[in-house]
Amino acid sequence: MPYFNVSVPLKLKILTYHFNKDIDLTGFAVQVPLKNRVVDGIVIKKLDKKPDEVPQTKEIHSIIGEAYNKKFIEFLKWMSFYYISEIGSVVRSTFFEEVIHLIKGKNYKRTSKKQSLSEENTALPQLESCFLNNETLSKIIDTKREGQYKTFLIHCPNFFYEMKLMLEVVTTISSSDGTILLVLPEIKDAQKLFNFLKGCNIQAVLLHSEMKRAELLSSIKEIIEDKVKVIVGTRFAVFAPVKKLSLIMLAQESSWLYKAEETPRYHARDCAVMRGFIECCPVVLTDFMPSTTSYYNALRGKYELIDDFNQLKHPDIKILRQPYQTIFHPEVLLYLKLYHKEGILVTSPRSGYSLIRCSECREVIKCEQCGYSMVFHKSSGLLECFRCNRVIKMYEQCPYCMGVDIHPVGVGVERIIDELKQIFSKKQTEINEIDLNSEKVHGICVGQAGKIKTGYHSRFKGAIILDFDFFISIPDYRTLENAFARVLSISQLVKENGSLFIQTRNPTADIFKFIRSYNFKDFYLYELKHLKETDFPPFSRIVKLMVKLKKTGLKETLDKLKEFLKTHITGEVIGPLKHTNTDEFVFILRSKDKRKLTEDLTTALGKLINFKEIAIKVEVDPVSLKI
DNA sequence: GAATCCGGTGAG
DNA sequence: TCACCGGATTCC
Repeated sequence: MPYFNVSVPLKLKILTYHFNKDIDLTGFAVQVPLKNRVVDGIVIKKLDKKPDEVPQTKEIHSIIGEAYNKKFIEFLKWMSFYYISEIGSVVRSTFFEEVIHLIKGKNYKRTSKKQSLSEENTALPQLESCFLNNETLSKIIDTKREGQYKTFLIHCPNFFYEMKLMLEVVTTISSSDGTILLVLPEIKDAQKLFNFLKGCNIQAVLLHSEMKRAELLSSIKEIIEDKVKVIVGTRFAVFAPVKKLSLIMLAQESSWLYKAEETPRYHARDCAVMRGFIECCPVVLTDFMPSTTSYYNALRGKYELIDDFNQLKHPDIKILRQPYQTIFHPEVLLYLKLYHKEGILVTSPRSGYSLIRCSECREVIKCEQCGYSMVFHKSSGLLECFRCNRVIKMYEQCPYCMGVDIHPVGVGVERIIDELKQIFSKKQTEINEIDLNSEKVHGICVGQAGKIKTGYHSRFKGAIILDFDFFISIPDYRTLENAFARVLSISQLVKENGSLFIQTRNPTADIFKFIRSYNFKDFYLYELKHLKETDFPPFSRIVKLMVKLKKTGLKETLDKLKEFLKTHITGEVIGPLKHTNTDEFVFILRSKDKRKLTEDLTTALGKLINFKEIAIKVEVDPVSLKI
């Protein structure tokens, strides 16, 4: 009698069932008994005999129909292996529920032809006129024609270029065989590209997490009926149940938005590459600041690098020493006075007015709960902690030494605006906090550097990044690439003949050598050398374990757990570290032998079932080591 | 995800 | 003594 490994969309491993007909049901949705109810599941594999470890099997209740093809099942199995996650959780993060619903033929409310989604931002005016390297375009199209797996990493001059490339590829080949998948990190960008494609009469569907159920069902219906040529979506679109994929394009490949927040904590870029590999179709990753990891993959020949960064001219970058007494460097001040009419962007790493320091004990006021520096808001007289969201009234005296001279240090958006208003009179120029939705650029705009996204606002004459040191002082192994990316996202808002000023207390730091001249190649080599010396990814794999102690659990179980991990894992075991906001504990595992770490941890977690007093969540390739 | 198991609690 | 509970466990 044939047996079948079935996965149900629950946090549950494979279950084995028998069925009286000897047909291969792999990829079929089935109804199976579970405890004393009947649930929907998906057949992962056909077995010829019952596995020994399974005591007894129940019978498959009924067959719903074919849900996924074999390649997609392979993809799900890889996800489960790589992210050390129950296959059921993987199935749950796909569009399984929707697919089942549709093959069962249930009725669903049709969305009216008019999209309920806002269309105000439909226009991507610069896109049509945007320059594109035709060589790059034909390379992608030729590879797509060959129908083989291959990954390109395209270093684009800006985000528009990435969008333009998607658009051109789609308009050139959308009429050919197979479906093209376009993935973007942000919903609003996916929405815009989708609207734009619709405007060009290209048959496309949208997939993002804020769509209503009926809209999502309608998109999935078109996909499983093989009626669409193009899918535009955010990270979970990599699970689109497409019959035949012909090309995957993923923009902003370095974006941390591609990392899923729930288990399995997959990374959409890595999934896209694996999906392309399994489906035998090319994958195109683009970014204006590719991740060091992807660059490394290009260097070792895993991806083909196409460097289009210098296809467009970029603004000059000037590194200036942050003065001690004033906020602006004299050169910046002069620039502001000369060009404020043409629009200048001033950014600071933090909102609010400033931090507060006591001149007697030299302490910066920190949050009592989490130790994070608190931000002072002058207008409201409050101190705010951005990590744990605590708000308190501004102190009258230093809380540490009772000193009376506590004063602002560092610059926030509020303080910059204050300062600028003192320099310029109201008539001279307009000074505003940047409005991300507004297209108009004039006067001086002030914004928090971290919140300024690569947007659609037109271009500034110049931009100034204040207190850049904040970005390079974050203790993380990816700090420098993130800091460089920050500079680039701001430089994109500046006209090509404009200027970008960076104020720092340490202008001789290595990173500025690369930033100043947009020298990516040497930057990546510098970073990779450092990462190799310190055994960080891509030269090792890191796995974060989030451990929750159950009621019965004692602190000493953590020590026992650490011992257990140390004996079962070849590699480093760091922890336990107390998580600041939750009652969880964190272990960091790291090994140069990537595959072995995954395998070791898989077996270790299997044995940990005997550890009753803990619950563990696994995060493979965490985006940051921040606890 | 939900039925069931299990150990602790408290009213009678 | 047993009904009741909440958390842990298990599902093939």
